[in-house]
Amino acid sequence: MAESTVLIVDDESAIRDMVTVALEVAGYRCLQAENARDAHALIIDEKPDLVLLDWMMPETSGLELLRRLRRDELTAKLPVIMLTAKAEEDNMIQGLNSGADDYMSKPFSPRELIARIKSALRRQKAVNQEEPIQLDGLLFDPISHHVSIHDKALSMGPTEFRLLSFFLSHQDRVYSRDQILDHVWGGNVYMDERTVDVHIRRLRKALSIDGHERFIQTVRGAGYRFSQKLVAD
Amino acid sequence: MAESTVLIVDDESAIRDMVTVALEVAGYRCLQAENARDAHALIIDEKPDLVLLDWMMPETSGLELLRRLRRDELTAKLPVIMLTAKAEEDNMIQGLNSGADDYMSKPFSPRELIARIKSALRRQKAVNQEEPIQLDGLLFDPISHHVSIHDKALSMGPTEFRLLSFFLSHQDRVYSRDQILDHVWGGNVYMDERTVDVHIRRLRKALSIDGHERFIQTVRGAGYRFSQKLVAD
DNA sequence: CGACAGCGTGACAATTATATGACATTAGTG
DNA sequence: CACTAATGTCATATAATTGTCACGCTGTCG
Repeated sequence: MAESTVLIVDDESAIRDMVTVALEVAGYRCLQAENARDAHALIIDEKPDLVLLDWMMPETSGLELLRRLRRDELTAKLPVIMLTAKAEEDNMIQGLNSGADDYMSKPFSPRELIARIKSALRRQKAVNQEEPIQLDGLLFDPISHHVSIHDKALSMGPTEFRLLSFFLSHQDRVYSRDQILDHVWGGNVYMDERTVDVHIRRLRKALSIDGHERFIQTVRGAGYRFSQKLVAD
Repeated sequence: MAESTVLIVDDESAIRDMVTVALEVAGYRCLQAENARDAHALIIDEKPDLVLLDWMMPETSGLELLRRLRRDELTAKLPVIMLTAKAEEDNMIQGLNSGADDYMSKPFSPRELIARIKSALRRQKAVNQEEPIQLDGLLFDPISHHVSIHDKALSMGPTEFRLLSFFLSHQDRVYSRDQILDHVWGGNVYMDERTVDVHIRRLRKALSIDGHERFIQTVRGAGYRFSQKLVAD
């Protein structure tokens, strides 16, 4: 499982560092920003999985940044946890109404912070979950993690499952091994492109019915394509 | 939509009355209790939808009552919001660890209180299970706490019982260890995910007939799934 | 027709995930 | 207070998965 990246936005470096240490121990990658402008740039650039956002900051406030994020389609669903001092608790309502996913009052315990981050990330994942997909005898259910062809259950490893999931939502289009690595293995992985071949092979095998394979076509020199149609190319 | 009932537990009548007024204005039905014993009785008797629980009370403390509620399957899922004085804030962590859904520091604004109650009730919206469940030889009675397979009574601990209860109302769906922790151990719990494995094991054992296990499938890299069907995965 | 690059295939060892049994601690019970 | 059951964590055992490789096949192009 790829580690998640968390962006910490706070004008006090002591807070940033404290949180960074706690999160890194817990296995998260951390980014820091000390104002809303830097934060926004980092969000666009580094695409963190979650943002910890301080309420009170010089210049643009955390609330204002939150509103901007929510207005932009690309960042509308980015999980944001607001950090507030005790005295500002009244404002939390406003924060939650503006689209924060959660909030925490300072001071907070690292354990609680981790728990909330986990929880927020998980909810986010759930949002991206899809409906069962059915095509040409193939049934793919991301909820139950069930894959079957003509009611016959198929068995495959987690990577093949993700690969199939990717293909199903990107049909009829050729993807290079690089692109597939990016999408299925997530982010910047240093890995042999040929590994994709092997997993394609495994997926093909898993999807095959009595030795007859379908769905995945090789496009020589370019990559692979998933297609319902039996294309003679 | 039927109005929700909120039980307010606090030894100071001034607080109880203030909160009662605020909640009734907002359209909630209110019950009051001035100590843990009365509160417990009211919870059993009136089955409120949510409890506002003061931390510091004479005799049994709010925390102790909370723990008792969480231990009993019947009240394990009842939303509880802890009320604490500012000076006790350190204890909140402990409160959250014991299964409170949220907490509020006195003095609090009615607005915020309403918002949190709404939020907690919304989260709760899930299951309120009363009917016995029967499937494929397995009989699960949430009222008598009886579980049997083909009329043969099974024995399991409270945690396994809750786990089974959760699975029965969430069949054919994969849940991560984290999610299972949240649902079965109650919200804000910080515990080793592997504990789930152990309890899965215990439940499997309890549900097994002459060494043959069913119902619970492992989904590698994802979590566990409860399914009536015997799926070759 | 070579020669070569791209791809398929099976095997394999390292890695990772899960299962299991044991144990110390704590909660429940009378 | 003593006793029993239940719980959570570990250490270890087992199993599945993963990435890489070597080798063989196939189409391509001069």
